[in-house]
Order: sequence, then structure tokens, then C-alpha cells
Amino acid sequence: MMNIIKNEIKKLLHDVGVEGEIELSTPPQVDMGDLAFGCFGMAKKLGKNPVEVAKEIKQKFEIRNSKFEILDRVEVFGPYVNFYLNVQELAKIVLDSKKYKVESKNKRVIVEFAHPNTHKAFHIGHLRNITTGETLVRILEHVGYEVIRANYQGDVGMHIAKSLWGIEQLKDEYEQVKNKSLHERIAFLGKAYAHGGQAYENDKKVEEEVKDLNKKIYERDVSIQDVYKTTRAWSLEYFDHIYKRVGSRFDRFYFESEVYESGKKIVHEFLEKGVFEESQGAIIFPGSRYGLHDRVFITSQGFPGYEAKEMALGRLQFDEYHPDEILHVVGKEQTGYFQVVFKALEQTLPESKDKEQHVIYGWVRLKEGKMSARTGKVVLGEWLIDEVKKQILDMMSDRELSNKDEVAEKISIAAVKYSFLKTGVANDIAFDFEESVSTTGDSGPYLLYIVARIKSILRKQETRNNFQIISNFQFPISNIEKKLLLQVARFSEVALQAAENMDPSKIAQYLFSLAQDFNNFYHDCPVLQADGDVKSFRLSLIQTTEQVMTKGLYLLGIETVEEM
RNA sequence: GUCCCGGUAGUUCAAUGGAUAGAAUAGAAGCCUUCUAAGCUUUAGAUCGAAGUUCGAUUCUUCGCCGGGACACCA
Repeated sequence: MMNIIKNEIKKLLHDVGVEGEIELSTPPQVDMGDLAFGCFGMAKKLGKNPVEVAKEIKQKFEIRNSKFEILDRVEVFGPYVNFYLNVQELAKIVLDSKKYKVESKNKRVIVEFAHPNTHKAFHIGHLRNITTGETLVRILEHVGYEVIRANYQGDVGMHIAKSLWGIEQLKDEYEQVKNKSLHERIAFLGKAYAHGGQAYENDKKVEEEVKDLNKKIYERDVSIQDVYKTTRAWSLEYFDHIYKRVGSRFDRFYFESEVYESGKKIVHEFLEKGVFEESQGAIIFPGSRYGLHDRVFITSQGFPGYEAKEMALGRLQFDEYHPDEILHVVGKEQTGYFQVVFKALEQTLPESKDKEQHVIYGWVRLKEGKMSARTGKVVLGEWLIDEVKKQILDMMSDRELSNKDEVAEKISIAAVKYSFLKTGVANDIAFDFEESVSTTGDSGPYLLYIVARIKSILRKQETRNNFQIISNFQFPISNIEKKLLLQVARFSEVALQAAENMDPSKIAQYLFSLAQDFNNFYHDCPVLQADGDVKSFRLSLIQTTEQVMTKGLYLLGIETVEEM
């Protein structure tokens, strides 16, 4: 909608002699107009003072003196030409129920995310990953990409070996826990892994035993198959539970066990072609040839590392989907790793060139201070959600809702997801157990509250679906209402920007501003008490606001509630 | 040691090289017989340091200082 308005104004500016690309910004104050054109670039071209140029442009607008339906007036503020939109025209455009079609980009993108490892805890980092991946998928789909949701899960390697070692030590407990609940079995796996990991660090003998187990995993040794398959299935069952809980699904699950053999084969094949080298008994990719660093692809024991597996995974993904792009949503500590792996992949699979991309997200780190006693302990993803849910149920104690638990669950997921998404993807999040997942202010619940408030009003409007769609807005519209109209109008532009920069925080920030503008409106402009056209207008305005809010939240992977 | 990323109110985050650096939270003061107070209004508070480029720098360059990460057999 905003682009319709901006294009109108750009046309007018072209008519008065402004050439080239025109950027329109928003003035810092409401009383300075709704859109602004800075004359810096044009002044430079003409070798004039931008203040003079601005005056000249305004004069040309005055000389034309014809009616510009969309504009009330044009004013100059220093080097800026500012435009005051006609609010009736604005309302007409914004509340026009015509749906715009999203044009297909004719591009297929694989978004690979979540990728937890079996036998290991699902911690808050995974939660941020899955939240980020899910929103990227939705944003890219929204702007017209075909998206394949992929999840690459690690089910072979040293971490499994450590876990199996731990299970062996806790054999009795393992037998007991077999028939217990999923959460108990998962808790046991977490304990076994921690036990194995610790012993591995501190005991040379254990280290050897774990390495031997690793060998057995890669060789699919029969002696470990039963326990391996059983516990692997537990993990996968648990991941499934988490995916459902946070509202994600996947089109394709890849497993390391699926690609390690072919990965090793590819590396050996290209070893002969000189792409890889032997060094100290291992096979490495000489990244230093390309200004990167050398990395081991196959260990001196003959096992493929993550790097080698990626060679086969890449090939598999291109064979199966022929994507135009593959996005790997992975933590920022892997930046150097991906540079090398993409370069190596390019050598073994030329069509992957420039199509692989690492989408970086930051750490969820623990804030120092009060909670330092907990440092070192893994913070589980579900633990976080459950803690937030307790808080929310507490807040809801005086509410009488038949589906209270369901509502509290949705609000909790919203709180957690929004707290991850409101800040830039690559930024670290300082996680504080008390403050981080806020339920007031700039938070998920605040946004859901807007939707609930609007729905509540609409429910009370008896002729809900019958209120007049008005076409002439011949009544005064306040600045607060205008501000809300302008904010609503920005949505499609913001979504596009989020897609281009792959930055969901743009949407989160926008929705928060929208919420603030709505709350101002709410306190100032009664809807149900208003009469006639004004009432219809306000109903229509809040309904549109609700639609934009719900859509925006959907793009963030957040579900709304009717009441809260 | 080399390379990468970051440093903005007490705290957590914003700001295509442009108008008076915005929010949230914590603090202070108000607002519920009126569409959900998970809200609204008012108030106080910040660009790590030094040079440089520019009409103009939180933003770009260089150098410091501080923090985080990567750098060969883990995933």
C-alpha cells in the first residue's frame, strides 16, 4: 500500500524535474509531514545548495497548482521537501480490501535448519535456530520463493560414541527407563551423554574406549545396533514432539548416517584429482590455497568428519531439488568452517558455486551475575518454554477461560520466539532467567494482546460482518488514526525488506510499532461508541490492523489467540 | 600470534552517511463505574578513545583499548 502512495509521489516529483531513483523517507516529527524527499543527491548533481534545490522544487509544485488528490500540501524544511498526505485518500487506499497477488520469484530455495544431534540435549541454542529457520521459510515464501524445509540431523560420530559409553555405564538405569515416559527417557539420554563426555575429557582409558565405540558406529557393528537404534529413535521421537510444540515441520530430514559413506568416497575421488591432500595421515582440504585455512576432511583413523559429509549432502540436495540457493541456518562460530566447506564443495560440485549460503545467528549466552552458579549447565529448550508458561499461567490466574492451558501455551511460545527474533539475527542474546523472556513491553504477549483486544471489540459488534464498507471518508480523521493508517500501510514494504536482508527483526520491530500505534488509538478513539461512518471507519481500521498483525506474527512463526 | 564479529541510557536492543540518536525495561509521578490496566500519559538518563574522509559520521578508513569467536583429525 505504501508503495502505491510512494509511487504517486515519485511520479509527481518526476513531473517537476527530479531525475533518477527517488528515495522517500519519513520525517522525524508528525507535524513535519508524512513523507520526505531529501535533496542532497540532486543538489550535488546540479552543484547547488540542497536548501535552494528544495525551495525550487516546492515552487514548481505551486506553479502547477493543480489538484494532487493524494496530497494536502507540500512544505520545505531546510534541505527536505515534505509531503502531507490527504488522510481521506490515505484511508481509501489502506482500507481497500483488494488483495495483492504475490508474484512468484520462480526460484527454489532450500532452508536447512534446526539440525539437532540425536543423543544430545535440545538446548536453547537449538530453539533459537529453529525459530530463525522457521521465520525465514515463511518470509521467503511470502515474497514468492518456493521453499524446501530441510533438517540435517547428526546421528553418527563422537558425540554418539560418548553417549553410548555413558549408557553402558548406566546400564541398569537404561533398562529401567525403557518403559517410562518420553521425557524421562530423554532426561536419561542427557545424563548419559554428560557422563560420557566428562569421562572422555578426564580419563585417557575412556577416551580410547569411546574412540573404539565411534569406530563401531561407523562400521555399523552389530554389537551396538540394538542400543544405538533404540536411543536414536527416542531422540527422534522427542525432536518430533519439539517441532510440533513450536510449530515447525520439515519436507526432508537428512541424516549424517545417510551421507558419511558417500562423503568419504567423494573425498577420495577428488584426492586423486588433487583437490584434497594427504597430511599427517589425514586427508585435508588445503583452504590456504584460497586464502582460507586448511581443514581435516577425513581423520587419520579413516573416518569422515562433518566436512566430508557435507560434500555428499550438498550433492544429494542438488540432485533431489536442483535449488537456486541453499541456506544453512547455523551459529556464527561456524563462519570459518563454512567458508572452507563451500570452497571445497565448489571444487567437487561446480554447480554449487555461489548457491550455498551460511545464515548466521548469534549465541544465546547466559548473562553474568545472579545466575553464574548455573554457568556450565546446559539450558534446555523446553525448560525455558515451561518456565515462561508458569509465569504466564500465574498472570492469567484471575482469567476464566475454558481453554486456558492452550492459550497459555501459545502465549509462551510467542514470548520465547519473539524474544529471539526482536533483535538482529547475528546478534548474541544475553539471556537472563528473570528478564529475558519478557511478558510486558516489547514482547510477544504485548503483540498478542493487540489481536485479542481487537477480536474482543469485533465480537461485541453485533453486525460484525455486515458493517458498512465506506467509500467516502467525509468526516474528520484524527492524527492518531492517521498514524495507525500509515503504519498499517508500511507492512508489505517491511516484509520485503526483511526478505531481502534475511532479517526477521525488521518485522518484529515493525509489529511492535504497529502495536503501540494501535494502543494509542485504542485509548483515544472509542469504536463501539462512535456513530455512523466514523464507527464503520474505525471498525474497518481495526479489522485491517488485526489482519496485518496476524499476518506479521505468522511470518515470525507466532500463532495468535482470540482471548487472553 | 593470524583472521572474523561486536562496543549506543543502569540493563536489553533500534537508527539506507542526513532533520532534535529512538524504544523497552528498571527509577520517579499520574490514569480503571467507560470496547481486556499484559495497557496509556508525564519525567529523568547514552554513541569506548584518538586521528582522518565529508557540507554533514553512531554509521566509512586507520590506530589503540575492551569483549566474543575461529584457526587439523569434534559436530
